[in-house]
Amino acid sequence: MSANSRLTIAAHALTWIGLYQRRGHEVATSEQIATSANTNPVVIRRLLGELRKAGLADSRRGAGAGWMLVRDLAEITLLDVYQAIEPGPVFALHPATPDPECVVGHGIGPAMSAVYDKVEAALRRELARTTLEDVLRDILKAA
Amino acid sequence: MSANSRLTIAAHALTWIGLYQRRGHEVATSEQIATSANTNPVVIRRLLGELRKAGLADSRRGAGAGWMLVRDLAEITLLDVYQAIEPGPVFALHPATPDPECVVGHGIGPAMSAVYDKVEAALRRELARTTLEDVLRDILKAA
DNA sequence: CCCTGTTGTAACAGTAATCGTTACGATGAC
DNA sequence: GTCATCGTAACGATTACTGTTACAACAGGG
Repeated sequence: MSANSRLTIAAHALTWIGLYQRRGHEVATSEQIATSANTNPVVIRRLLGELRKAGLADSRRGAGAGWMLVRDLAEITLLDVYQAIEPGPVFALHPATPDPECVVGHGIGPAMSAVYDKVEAALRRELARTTLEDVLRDILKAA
Repeated sequence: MSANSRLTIAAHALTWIGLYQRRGHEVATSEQIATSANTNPVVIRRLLGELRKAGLADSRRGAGAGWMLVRDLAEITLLDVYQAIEPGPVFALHPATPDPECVVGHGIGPAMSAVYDKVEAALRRELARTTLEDVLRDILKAA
């Protein structure tokens, strides 16, 4: 599977805005963020648009436009970001319904679903343990 | 992301073989398993081929050919199956290297990697808690 | 020795998601 | 009115998964 970097880029964008604002600027442009993340401004705008819907970021239009945080970095967990970009489930059941006449075919869906739910819960629990403030601290410590 | 059902199908195949063998048969054919999983025999053979490399299954060729388990269902965890089919990482870093001149661009890779490692570890820990015997028990209990 | 059923594997099409890119209208401070 | 930026549609390239067809390799039974 071509692993997806959406969470990485989204965290990058928010962290960048947070640091930029702490240095006294009001808003950050998608152009600036894209330069730091080495991607295209549209990719940043698309992602920040989803983060805005989730209440994590906001934007101003017109001249002097750009992006800002709604909450402080310390109050945004990676789980918040993960849920904002609504990734599909990590695992899927059968593409086509298995044979219901077969014991295994009939019962394996619910059985695997229960496991997958627990796995996703563990994944979310782990993402919730890190805030963007933690990420920024790591970044500045390494610099 | 188009979630992938490889783990589901692999677990289905192994569980099916396990139950079939307990009922007194020596080997199961990819055709039989494919019928239960409602997919194509080649899909099953491809997956079982990977599971054989990992030492979880084996096959016989020629007439009276088919697939069998190498270990008992109770000694195969979903983590074993997961690792056997070698899924790519759940999360990826930036597709293109971020700007190393930027503090955030320079430090965010290692910071996110550390988090992703912990998340994957949690995911694996959770998968390791369930054996195919557990899955089969759930299936038979629901029937 | 031939027949037969099954595995092993290559090859290809269809689907879907991500990523990058171009293009252009909408907005709002100056 | 100008201009920088957002908002968003549209397209192509890439990648992975899934299903399918095709066929050679194999090995047991007659």
